[in-house]
Amino acid sequence: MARASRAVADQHRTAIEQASARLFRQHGLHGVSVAQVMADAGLTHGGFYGHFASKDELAAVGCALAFADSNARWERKITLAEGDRRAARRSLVTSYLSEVHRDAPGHGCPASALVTDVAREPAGKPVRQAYLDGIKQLLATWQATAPAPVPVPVPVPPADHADKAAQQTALVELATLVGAITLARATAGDAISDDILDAARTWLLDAEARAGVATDATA
Amino acid sequence: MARASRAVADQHRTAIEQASARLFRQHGLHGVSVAQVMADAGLTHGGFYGHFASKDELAAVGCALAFADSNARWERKITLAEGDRRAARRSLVTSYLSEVHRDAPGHGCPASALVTDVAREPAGKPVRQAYLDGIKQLLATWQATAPAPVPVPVPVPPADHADKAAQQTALVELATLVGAITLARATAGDAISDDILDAARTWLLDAEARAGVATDATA
DNA sequence: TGTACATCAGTGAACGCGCGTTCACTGATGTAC
DNA sequence: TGTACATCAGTGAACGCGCGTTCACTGATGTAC
Repeated sequence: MARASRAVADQHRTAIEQASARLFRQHGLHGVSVAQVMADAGLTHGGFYGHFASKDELAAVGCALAFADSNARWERKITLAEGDRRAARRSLVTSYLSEVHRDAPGHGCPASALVTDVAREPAGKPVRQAYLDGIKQLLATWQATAPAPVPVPVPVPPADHADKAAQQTALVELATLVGAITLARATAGDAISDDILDAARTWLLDAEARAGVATDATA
Repeated sequence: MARASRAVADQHRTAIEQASARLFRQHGLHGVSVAQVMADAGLTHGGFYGHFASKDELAAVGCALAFADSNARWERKITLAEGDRRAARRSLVTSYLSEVHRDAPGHGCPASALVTDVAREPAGKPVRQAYLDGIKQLLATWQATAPAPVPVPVPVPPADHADKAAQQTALVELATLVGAITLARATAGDAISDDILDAARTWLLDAEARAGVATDATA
């Protein structure tokens, strides 16, 4: 292959991005080489720098793509629930904390797959911003499944307090999702791996009932 | 240095183990080289294979040491609380979900620092067993801070159900701890990093009160 | 206790290998006429 | 529409470098007498 047409070159770039999004999640940002990504996209390594300035840039692009895919999958599940927030949560949580997701990090949530890799990247690296944007995107999507705010005759607590509480709950729930799936992966092969997924699933799906109890108790 | 005495050689081995426990947590299992660990211990790289059969073996030893240290720190905090489980929890949770812990993974909890590294290691690697043992050790220690079981006149639910529920709660709490600190590290530099720590801290420290409410509501 | 010598902890050069990145080259693509 | 040619996407060898591991060597340690 000597020169590809612009259309084909665009396809190649997309293939590189998709390969990187999968391989980085599977093996980590430093567990896969430029040559491996290029080979996975059906190309040789030399052409890489015609598409990207550096491996660091690809890390950011691949991370962003992984988050975009993951977020789109979440939104599709929410749409399928047709406005039923509890059903949407059930759908998201059961697939997130499934053995399938545990055993296929390359096709799963980048928030979990890349969390310690990104944590170790120095402040200036572009992948950090991509990860941060992705987390905020996922959080916003997740909050759409939060239990509907109980209509209160007198606005107590005020709206901004309620917003803050909802945001805090969403942060804890995301931390639980990420902690559970990563711990389940690290302990895969032992019974505790399934126990972790079970426990987190149960807790997250009882959240609405729990919130109801708490609301009743404090009302 | 030509030949070290047995006592000095033992000191060297300990220095290598401690250096690896710190550096692996800080930079990841594949983010630090044998030569770097040896240099950190004040030695040259060639002598490494007199102490360990391979880098994989060192990973397991360093991981086990990190868990032992972390667990000892937890137990010390629990002892300091003098039987007050709530105080013990407060002490553990506030230090675990602190900015200090977030910014010093090399001196922190290996369950968080190594979670995705271990997840990517193939089944046979010795570090996986070390991690698994460490997690179980930490879980057991953590459960010692769980709210005291409410004395019930009639034993309902039966003891094994109560045990299972307590175990499930501990698993969810550990997942939240690990998810929160790793996400906080990956998003450090943005306000959301502190928000994650705050939210998880609040949730975990309100757990006893929450459990009380739930018990009242379901009793 | 003193001496002779085998042991072995640590050194540093070297092994083959893969890394990220560069670059001279190829030849189909895209364009100017 | 056809032709001449500049452009540039992709190739594959090569760059310097660091990796995990090996090994001949050094010389103080530890031991047998």
